[in-house]
Amino acid sequence: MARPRTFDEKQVLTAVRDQFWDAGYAATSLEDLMRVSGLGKGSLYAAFGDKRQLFLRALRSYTDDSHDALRKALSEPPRALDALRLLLEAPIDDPTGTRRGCLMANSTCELGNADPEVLAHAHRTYETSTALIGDCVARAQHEGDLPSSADPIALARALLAAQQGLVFMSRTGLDTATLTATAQSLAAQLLPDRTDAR
Amino acid sequence: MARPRTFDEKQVLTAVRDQFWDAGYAATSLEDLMRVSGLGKGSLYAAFGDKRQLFLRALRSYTDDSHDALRKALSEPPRALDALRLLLEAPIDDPTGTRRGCLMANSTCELGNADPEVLAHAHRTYETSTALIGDCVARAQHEGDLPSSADPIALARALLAAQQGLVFMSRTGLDTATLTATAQSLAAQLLPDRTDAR
DNA sequence: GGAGTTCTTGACCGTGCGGTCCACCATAAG
DNA sequence: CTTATGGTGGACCGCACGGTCAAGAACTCC
Repeated sequence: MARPRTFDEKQVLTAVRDQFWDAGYAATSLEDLMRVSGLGKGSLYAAFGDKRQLFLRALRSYTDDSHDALRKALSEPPRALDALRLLLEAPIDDPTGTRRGCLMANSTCELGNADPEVLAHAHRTYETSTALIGDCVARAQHEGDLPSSADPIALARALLAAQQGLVFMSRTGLDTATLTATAQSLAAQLLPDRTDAR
Repeated sequence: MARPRTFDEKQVLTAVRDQFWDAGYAATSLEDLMRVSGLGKGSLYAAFGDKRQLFLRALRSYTDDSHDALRKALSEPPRALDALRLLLEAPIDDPTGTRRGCLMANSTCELGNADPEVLAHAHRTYETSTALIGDCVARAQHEGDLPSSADPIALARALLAAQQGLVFMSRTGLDTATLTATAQSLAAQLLPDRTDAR
């Protein structure tokens, strides 16, 4: 019926997301977005609306992906306790290359005061993360690796806070060795040793 | 000899710092800075240089004040262990009004990738904070409230990471009760109970 | 009071921004 | 092939931004 799109929406969102991730929202210009997406302004605006809407789309796609990755990371290890340990050490590996932190966290810092929608999305995101981690904690309890007396959600929040703090310290340029040591120190104190070594 | 200044440099820096704190660097315009400082562009530029330099001045004044406050908060309680506990619960009180987080953290998130000077300053700041907290940990060990086997600096880093994480979760709009519970949970696991109740 | 010096005010400038719009193009249906 | 439809690219717009500058005001010293 009409001319089909020549771009893949997902690919564009990924490229745009990386750009926002590297430079932040305000410091990313439409020209930057055109460059990384390979699209003209018209196409960009027709497909996504204005800059802010495009940003929100990229942000949502980021948090969706992050939650998928989190689900996978938490369910893969045979023992849930190991998954939780890995959660704390994950920020150090920095799979995305340079130390750009967490896009959701960066965005909350930059726009949290000004954009209620970003704030609300951050809140929802962290609630979801808490729930996912809480499930894993419950699993670890069920496996006998964590005392079943503790509230899974409460421990999940403590772990999430610790992890966010680590991501943050990583951004300031702390060397990997110190970061690793801190992560292990936190893990040792928040996650007791296995009660039984199988 | 010449016309004296009609403004107090410290007051201007405070006003400007609050503006940057509320809106972030990029989202603060020169007009905003003129409004909150009550100065014209010329005066602002003559006194501080361009926007970025003014920002860096405000940021430095913020971290200096923060460290003074930290020093005071850590030395005031008669028992060092109580001071460390308070450190974790401090983010919840939010003395500065709305939940705008930590200016240094916000700035690192917004400009860390783009401005090496901001990053370097963040690094220095966190090293200083770590040292201050480390001293307090050592004091708590000396007072017999913490096992002297642990490395003070390592524990200080863990505490700092936990605290940053809490500040962060507070920004996302987590309710005070949950936040308090998380802080106490973290404190309980990172800081063991007093060995002797005096 | 005059001279010299610094501070202040606000008009002014060039630039790059986000956003709009339209002429052109590729495709599918008839 | 024609026509209708939606996609594309870039010219274009108004604006607000960061930054400059010059003229006047306020002060001290002689």
